Amino acid sequence: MASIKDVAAEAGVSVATVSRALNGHPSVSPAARARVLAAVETLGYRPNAVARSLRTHQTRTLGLVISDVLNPYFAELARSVEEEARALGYSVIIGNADERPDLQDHHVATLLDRRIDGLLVSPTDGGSPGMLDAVRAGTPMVFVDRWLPGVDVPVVRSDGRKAVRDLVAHLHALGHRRLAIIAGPAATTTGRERVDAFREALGAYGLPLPDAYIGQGDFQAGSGRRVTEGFLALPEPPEVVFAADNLMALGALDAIRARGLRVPDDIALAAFDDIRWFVHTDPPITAIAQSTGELGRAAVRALVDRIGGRPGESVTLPARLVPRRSCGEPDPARSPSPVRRSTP
Amino acid sequence: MASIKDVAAEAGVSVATVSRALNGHPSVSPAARARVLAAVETLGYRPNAVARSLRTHQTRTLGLVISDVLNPYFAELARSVEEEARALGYSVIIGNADERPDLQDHHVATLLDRRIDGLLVSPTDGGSPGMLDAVRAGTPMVFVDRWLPGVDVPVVRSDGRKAVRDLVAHLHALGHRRLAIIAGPAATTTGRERVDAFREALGAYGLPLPDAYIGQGDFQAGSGRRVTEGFLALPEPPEVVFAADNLMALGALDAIRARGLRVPDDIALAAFDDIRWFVHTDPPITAIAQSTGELGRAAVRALVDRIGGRPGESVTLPARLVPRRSCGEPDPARSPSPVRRSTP
DNA sequence: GTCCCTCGTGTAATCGATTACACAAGGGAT
DNA sequence: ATCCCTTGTGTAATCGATTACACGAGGGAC
Repeated sequence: MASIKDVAAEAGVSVATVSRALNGHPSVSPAARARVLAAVETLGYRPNAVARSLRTHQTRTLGLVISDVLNPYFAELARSVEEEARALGYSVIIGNADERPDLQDHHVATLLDRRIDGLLVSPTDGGSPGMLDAVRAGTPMVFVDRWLPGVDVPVVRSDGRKAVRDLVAHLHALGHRRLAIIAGPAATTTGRERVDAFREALGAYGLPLPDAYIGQGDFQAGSGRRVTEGFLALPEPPEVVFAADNLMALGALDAIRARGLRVPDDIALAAFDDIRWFVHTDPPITAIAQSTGELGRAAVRALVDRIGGRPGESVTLPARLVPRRSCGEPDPARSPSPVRRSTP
Repeated sequence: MASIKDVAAEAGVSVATVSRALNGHPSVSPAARARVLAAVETLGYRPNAVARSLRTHQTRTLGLVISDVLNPYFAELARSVEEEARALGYSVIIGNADERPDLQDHHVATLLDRRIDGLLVSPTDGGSPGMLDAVRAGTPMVFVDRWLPGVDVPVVRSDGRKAVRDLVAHLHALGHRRLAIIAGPAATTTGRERVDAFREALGAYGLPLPDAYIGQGDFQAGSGRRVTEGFLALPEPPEVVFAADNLMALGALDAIRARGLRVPDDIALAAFDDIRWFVHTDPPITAIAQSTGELGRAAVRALVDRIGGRPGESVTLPARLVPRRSCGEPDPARSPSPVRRSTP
């Protein structure tokens, strides 16, 4: 593979001139520039990003550590992050932590070893050692979706509080009184917050949230199934199951179906995070939708600000309720065409 | 950030000794090794992968260029690729080409600039210039899922021919005679092959595949919707729609629903690529499942072989039919419990 | 003509690692 | 005692770029 020296030889100039010509430095004569460009063309030269990074101390690369690419929510997040990063001249390296703190640390360490310019993290857990080291070391960082309380890093996330209140209002209006939740890991902010918001919203209607109606999940389908089986085995099973993410809702659906029960007649179901398939499940599933794309883009902008030495602002976007049939027939007077309404 | 020089100073040895100690070189005295390790510990030193790569000419990084992370099939592929690569000591950088040749070229170029050790590609299109250059330049490469005919690169893929025959047999047994397909882009091998396999299987039953029953899609949901709308507007609409990937099946479902029709009573639906949601759609969707995880792992192994100078073998894995209710009730004698049967 | 400034270019240091080569010390064989 | 070999270590070259600094040529002001 041709190096800058080869180009210099081919063009009959020094490597400095080649570098200057290629980087748009002003003081290069048109003649020299032309010869460099011609040499680049004939040799098919492409600058070695590794060498450049070593010298300039920047890689123009961002790291993104998420907890599960198989979760459509994170896949969409990853996609929008890459898109915005590309627009700003950065590449993105994705690390999939699989909700495992050790894997998260592995990816953070690997990314740091590669001297990425900045790190976007959706922390899996209360804060793995490697991540905290990275913060302490001053790596430009932004939390996205989830965050670590007490750590001084900008946070870009959705606030589902309002949407959860809307959901509970919706459920209450449909006559449901015994509501249960499949929570995410308590160590994650989204895991805790969604439970808190749910409890708070229930409180506004004078409804309790007994411990038996709080199932501990891990954002994976398997846990949704197990927790739901537990709910269904209760002497007084809940009338509604609210899954804190879409994969646990999938697991809940598995469990309900295995029991031979029907949604929403026997039990209602709702989920945090909307995905396109929810329109076509049996029945269509009521969900709380985040502006995932905007989240990813805002996170990248905040991170690039930090990298550039600017403060990098935290952003909180609203989430919204998308009612469908999984909680019971919506009031026909207010939504004459549920089909229409549930299509984003 | 501490460099190898700092470690050398702290340990009172030369940089060479530090490097040797850290790389397990035999001739380092236990005393020196201990002091180096201690210095590494106190300074929190981590080797700079950029510098190491420049010197050693290897990055221990693989590139993976896929056409759409939002497609659960590719998300799963990406995940298994990363997993196997990690097990072999490699990192993976994913490039999302979004079915766009220009984006594919952008990612190939960026990855090459970063001097990745090898490239895994699921080519979007008949062969974008940058990709062919990469092949010509001798970059270790392996095609996964899709490939470019006539290009001398190992291919790791599924062969759906047998499964498609099974599907057509299944459809025929259910009494369907007018079968249509939503094809993928003709420039992709999977796009062409699935149509060919379908046509061939139909031929075995003496069924035609008229042009009007071949809709041109692009593996995205939108195209599935448009093509299906076209099918439904035909004077004699098909009895079955077979979507060449899961996203186009989603679009087809959208279109069918918008028309107020029902699956499978009014029209049957099947898809290539199985995803977990297909169990819970209304109705559950008959699909052809690939061993996606095994595909990704085999591809990484082949690529690492190539990088190591070994040949790197092509692999073809079988796909299998997973019948569900979207094509009509399966024969109750043979599958008394469709619920059971459709759960993988 | 002299001085000085600008412009274009080249030389060489530098980034942080790896590694060929040189070399000193110590031990065993003779 | 001498020679040689092994072992451990250091010096310095190297990877491929960027960039500070030096320098020569040319032009304008006086």
